[in-house]
Amino acid sequence: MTQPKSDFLAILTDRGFIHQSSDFEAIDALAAKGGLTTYTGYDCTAPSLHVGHLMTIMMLHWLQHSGGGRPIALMGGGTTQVGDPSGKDETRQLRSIEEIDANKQALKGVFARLLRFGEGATDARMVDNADWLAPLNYIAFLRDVGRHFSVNRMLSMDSVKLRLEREQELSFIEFNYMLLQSYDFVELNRRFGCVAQMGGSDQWGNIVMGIDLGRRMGTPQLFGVTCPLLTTASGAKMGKTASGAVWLNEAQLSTYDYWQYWRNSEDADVGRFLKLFTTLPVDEIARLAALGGAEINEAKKVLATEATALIRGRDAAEKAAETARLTFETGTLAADLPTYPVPARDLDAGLGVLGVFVSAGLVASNGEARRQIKGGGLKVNDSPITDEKAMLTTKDLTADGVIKLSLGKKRHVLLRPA
RNA sequence: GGAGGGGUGCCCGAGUGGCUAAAGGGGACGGACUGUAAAUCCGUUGGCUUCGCCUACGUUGGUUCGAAUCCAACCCCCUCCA
Repeated sequence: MTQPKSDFLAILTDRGFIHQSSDFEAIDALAAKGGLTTYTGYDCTAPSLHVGHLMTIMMLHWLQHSGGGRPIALMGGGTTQVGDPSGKDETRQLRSIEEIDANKQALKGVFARLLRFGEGATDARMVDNADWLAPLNYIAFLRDVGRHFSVNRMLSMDSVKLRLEREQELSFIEFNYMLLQSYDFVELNRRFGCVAQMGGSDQWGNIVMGIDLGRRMGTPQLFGVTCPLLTTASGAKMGKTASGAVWLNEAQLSTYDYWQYWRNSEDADVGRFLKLFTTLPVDEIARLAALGGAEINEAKKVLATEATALIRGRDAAEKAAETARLTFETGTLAADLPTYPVPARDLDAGLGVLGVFVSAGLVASNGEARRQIKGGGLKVNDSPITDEKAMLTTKDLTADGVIKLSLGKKRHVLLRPA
C-alpha cells in the first residue's frame, strides 16, 4: 500500500483503523479533495452504545477533523425493527417500536462529544433510516430494490452462511436486513451525496451489497471501508467485563468504571488502544507504548484518562483518575467511588451483610455473597468479612460517613446513608 | 408426507432408573504471585430463612418407593427420501 495522499486515510492507516477497503486510491483521492461524505450506521438495540462502536465513531471523528469530508451518523430506527444477523449466532429478539425509539434518543448524546454537528458543508449530520424505511411500500420495494438482489449471492454471504452451517435458524425478516442496509446507502447518496460507508469488518458483506445496489440503481460509484474487529491481546472479545458491556453512556456505566476498564488493559494492547481510542499524536503514543515493565502502568493511566476524556469529558476523566489514585495508590478513601444510598434508619436497625452486597450490585445473589466470603473476596472498609451473618450498622461508618464495600481488589462501592 | 438422528447448567459436552445440583472442558468470579497486566497455581461457579428445603436436563402427562435416564403425546432442530 502506498502512502495515502489524503490526511484522512493517512491518519486511519497510521492508527490501525483500516481492515479492508473497496478502492483505496479512489477513496484517497476523494478525501484529499474533502469530498468524502461518509456514513456509519448504529442499530438501536440498547440504551447506550458500547466500546465496540467506538472505532467507527472515531473514524467519523477523524474524517471531520482531517477535512476529508462530511460525517453522517445513521441511527437505525428502521433497521433495528428488522435485526441484523451479521455476526450473530442466534435470531435477534424483536424489539418493540417504543423500546427502539427510547434507545435511539439515548444513543445520540455521545456523538456530540466527537463530532461537530450543523448544516454547513463539513458539519456532521445525524439521520434516522426509519424516515425512509418505515413508509416503504412492500410491492414497490420489491420491484425497485428487491429485483437487484440475487438470493444465490446472498446465500454465499458470510453472515448467512454462518447461520446455515451452524444449523441455526435464519428467519426471513433477518434475511431482508441486508436489502435494507443496502438501500440505506443508496438513499443517503440521493439525499446527502454520501459516497462511502464505514463499519466493522463483520459489515463488509452488507457494505459491498450496498455498493452493488448503488451501481444498479444509478448512483455514482460508492465505496466502503471496514475496521478490524477488536480482540484483546489474549484473544478475548473487547468490551466485556464482569458486569457486562462497557457502555459509553454514564447512565449504564459510571465514569469511574469506564476509566477502570481502560486502566486494566493488557500490556500488549496499550499502544494499539492509544492509537484507536485517544487523539494523542502517534509519536507521543510510540513513546508511551515503548515503556517496559511496571512503567507501562503510566501509559495505561494516560490511556484511561484520555479515552475517558473523549467520551465523558476531561473533568470527569481527571476525577476518575484521582479517585483511582486515592483508592489504589494511597489506599485512602475516595469519595467519588460509585455510591449506593441506604436509608439512614435501615442502617440504624442494622443491615445483613449478604443483602447489602447484593443490593449494591457487587454480587448477584446471597449465595454468591456467601461463596465470595468463603474465598475471602468481600471486604467492608478494607477488612475481609469472615462471618456471613454479620450486620452493618452506624458503627461501621468511617470518618467520612460512608461504608466501603469491596469485591476483590478492584471493585468498590460506597454505602452512603441518605 | 415417510425414515432416521437430536434438544442437558452462561457456552461446548458426558451421562441410559437410585451413589446426579448432574463428569470433563471453556468462559466468568475470588485467592496466591505481580505492576490495578499477562502467564501460572489454588478455589468457586442454580436459589433460599443453608446440618435442611426449593427449583432444574425441550413441553405436558404417565410408569416407579425413586426418572435427565423408561413410556405416551406434543413442540422445535438436523439428515436422507417423496
